[in-house]
Amino acid sequence: MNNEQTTSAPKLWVILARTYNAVAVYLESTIAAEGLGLSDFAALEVLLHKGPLTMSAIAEKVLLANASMTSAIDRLDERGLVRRVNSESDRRVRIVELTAQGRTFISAIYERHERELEALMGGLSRAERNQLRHLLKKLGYAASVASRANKEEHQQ
Amino acid sequence: MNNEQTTSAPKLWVILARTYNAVAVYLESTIAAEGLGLSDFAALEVLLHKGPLTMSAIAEKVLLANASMTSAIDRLDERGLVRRVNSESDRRVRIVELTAQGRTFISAIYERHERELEALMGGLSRAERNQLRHLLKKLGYAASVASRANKEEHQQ
DNA sequence: GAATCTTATTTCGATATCGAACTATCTTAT
DNA sequence: ATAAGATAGTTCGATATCGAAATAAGATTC
Repeated sequence: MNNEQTTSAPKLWVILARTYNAVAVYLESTIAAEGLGLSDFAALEVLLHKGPLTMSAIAEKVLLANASMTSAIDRLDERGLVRRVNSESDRRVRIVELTAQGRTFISAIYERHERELEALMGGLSRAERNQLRHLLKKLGYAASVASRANKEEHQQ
Repeated sequence: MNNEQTTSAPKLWVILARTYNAVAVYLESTIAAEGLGLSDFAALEVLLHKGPLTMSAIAEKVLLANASMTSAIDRLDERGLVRRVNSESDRRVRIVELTAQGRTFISAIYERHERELEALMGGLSRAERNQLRHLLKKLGYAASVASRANKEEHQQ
């Protein structure tokens, strides 16, 4: 790697976008056959690993607006993969959980997904992965700070 | 940074997605006031820096399907920011170029965009940016290779 | 040089997503 | 206790995007 040259911020943003896109396109292609999009897959995945969650909690984890979450869970509900249960303690809240069928379904797909993703990143050493994680988090943190600042400035 | 722990591939993918999303949301918020989305902005930007291009060439650069590019250029055309010119040498081709108004418009916005992006990445040293670029490219390359393999496998 | 294949762009229909408005419920302050 | 405000979820209308089909023109093959 040549550490002499300088990478401009716009260039780095373009590379980030292209890389994200390349991985997303690949992952989409691997689950498209199951009739799943990346968002629906992510919702199932979070339910598998975190257990039953409220609509808002899922939406926050998978980076979707609440309105979009309603549609997503509707889709999964119609396929019998998840179920909405009314909360006992708070009647506004609907808790979403996997059905038995949904659990079997996502478990199998996720296992394969994990293997494919590990294969994809097989070229990155442990140190490289940690580096990449560290740098991405740093950048992501800066962006969310900047977003908040921008939002407050504009809405008041 | 702790290089002892291992970063799993799924975890790294989630971080990549969140970082991409955080930066995208921020950048969107900075150009939303101009009535531009990120794709339309990207199309104008590429025309500013690469000069007039065909529909397909723009679509490829900004990672949009051709069909989406038609809509995007329609929007920009209606606002008087770009113009379609029929190619002399190939009558299938329509070359898109900035109008004078479009050039003034995107020049000003891009300059600001560049400053904001540099500020956003101000926390990354030159070495860190180069590292990040290197690692992202490596990952992106692996993903596009995997995508191609997957595509060929599935379509035949 | 006619038929076939490829390429560039647009049209069309479907869909995922969003923000804003709305409803229902819970919480807080007085 | 009541009013005011906050929160959870949904509905609604708008929009960006896509893949597939359509159209038109070039390129290739025989």
